[in-house]
Amino acid sequence: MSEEHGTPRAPTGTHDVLPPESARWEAFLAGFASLAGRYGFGMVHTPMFEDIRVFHRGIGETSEVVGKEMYEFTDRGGRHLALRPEGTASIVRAFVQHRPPTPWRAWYATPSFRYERPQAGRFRQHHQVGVEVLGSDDPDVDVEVIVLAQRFFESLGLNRFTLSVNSMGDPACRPAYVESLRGFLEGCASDLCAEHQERYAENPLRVLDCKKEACRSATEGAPMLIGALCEECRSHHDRVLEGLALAGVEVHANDRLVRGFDYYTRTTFEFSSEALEGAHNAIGGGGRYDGLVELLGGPPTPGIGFGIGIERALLACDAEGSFDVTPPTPAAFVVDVTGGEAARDLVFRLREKGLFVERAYGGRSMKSQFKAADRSGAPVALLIGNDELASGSVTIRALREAREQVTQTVEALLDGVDKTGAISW
RNA sequence: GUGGUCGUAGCUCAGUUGGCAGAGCGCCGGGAUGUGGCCCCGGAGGUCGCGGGUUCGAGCCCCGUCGGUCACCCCA
Repeated sequence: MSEEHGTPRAPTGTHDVLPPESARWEAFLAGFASLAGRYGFGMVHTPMFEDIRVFHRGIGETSEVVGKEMYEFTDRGGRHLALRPEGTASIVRAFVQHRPPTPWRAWYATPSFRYERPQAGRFRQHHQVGVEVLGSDDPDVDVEVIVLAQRFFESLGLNRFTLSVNSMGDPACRPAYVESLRGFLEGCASDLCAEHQERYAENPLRVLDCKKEACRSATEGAPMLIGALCEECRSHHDRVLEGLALAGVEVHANDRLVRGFDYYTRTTFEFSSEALEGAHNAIGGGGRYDGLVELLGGPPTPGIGFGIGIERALLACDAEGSFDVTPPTPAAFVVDVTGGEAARDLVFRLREKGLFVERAYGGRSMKSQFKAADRSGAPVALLIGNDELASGSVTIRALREAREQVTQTVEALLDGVDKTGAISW
């Protein structure tokens, strides 16, 4: 129950994933791997901790995540490190270090760590799958990346989610816009929510994303970045929207979408589930980060990517009653009441033939072994009693259909194993 | 970091004005000679989260603490 008993438990905000739930995780990961593979992405593994500067420089000092939520530590050699709070910065660091040919398309699956108070859909260790494309600023790449995420959510059986898309501009147009927005906010500062009356100047864009009614109505007439884009950003954005329309992806234009990391430029997007209650309905998000590679010491290289929260996406599946994955059931369950040596041999030979087979251990009673056989979900029990042992045979008994049981030789049984991994008899 | 709420068996939870710690499910064994599910019988399994206090007596009342959970903030 508690640590007072001296029994350790998983740290606050972390959790174990056991069967049968882990079967969903396996399927989730396999599905993402397969889809990403079809889009030309190769899997990349990077360390779960990095030189802390990777995140300071990459994600930005002013972001909440870097400012107060990182798991930081100093190792025995005095190195200042941090557990990764998100996926992109590490991939970009690896890109800068190895300089693979571009465009470089990487996908990943990894835990992320943030020191926050846990609640529904929020953990200190959560897991993400994601992709990054480095080395192309072609808007078609933005489209492919977004469509990939869209198709993945669809493959999970999700229906009730929305894709929001916005543009964050670039260094050519955003600074001037931010100044004009700051000016606008100064004029109505007293109408903003309590927090933003104090803080609007630090990051004016965030005020647009504030959910408080005060900020909502105060900024009703505020200038929007989307209307202040430079020519290049404008046409990039149009081309992205055009590509998404062509792909049949429904887009919810959201002028106020502002994402948490400082590195985003131009395209930003977010997938939110309407099936999830509360504020934690963001199941995935990402965007373009054309200046990030340089920030981490590489040559000017555009990039774009997204991350999908596995726990959140699975919660959305729960809420929609989709993606119900159950662990595989054995093809057969061996019941041996002659001491277990025959079971040991038979199970071994069936597995060598590629079958998923289970058995009981410890010389339990026949009744209890049949009970276990039934619970295993196997379609048949393979019974070895004294008669079978003496004649080198096994009795095949159907557990899930009405069918007369038959006894045949072990050799005949092995010959009857078909290519689908089932016992045929 | 701030607040609400809940901690009793592996799980879900009862537990009366303070009076011998319970149920269902699960697990193990058995129910006329070698057959699962349904049914019946039996069994194992608890520092009642932890520490202190009040009391003849605390799962129950009081204080503290730890943990879970939900919400704010922020995010996936």
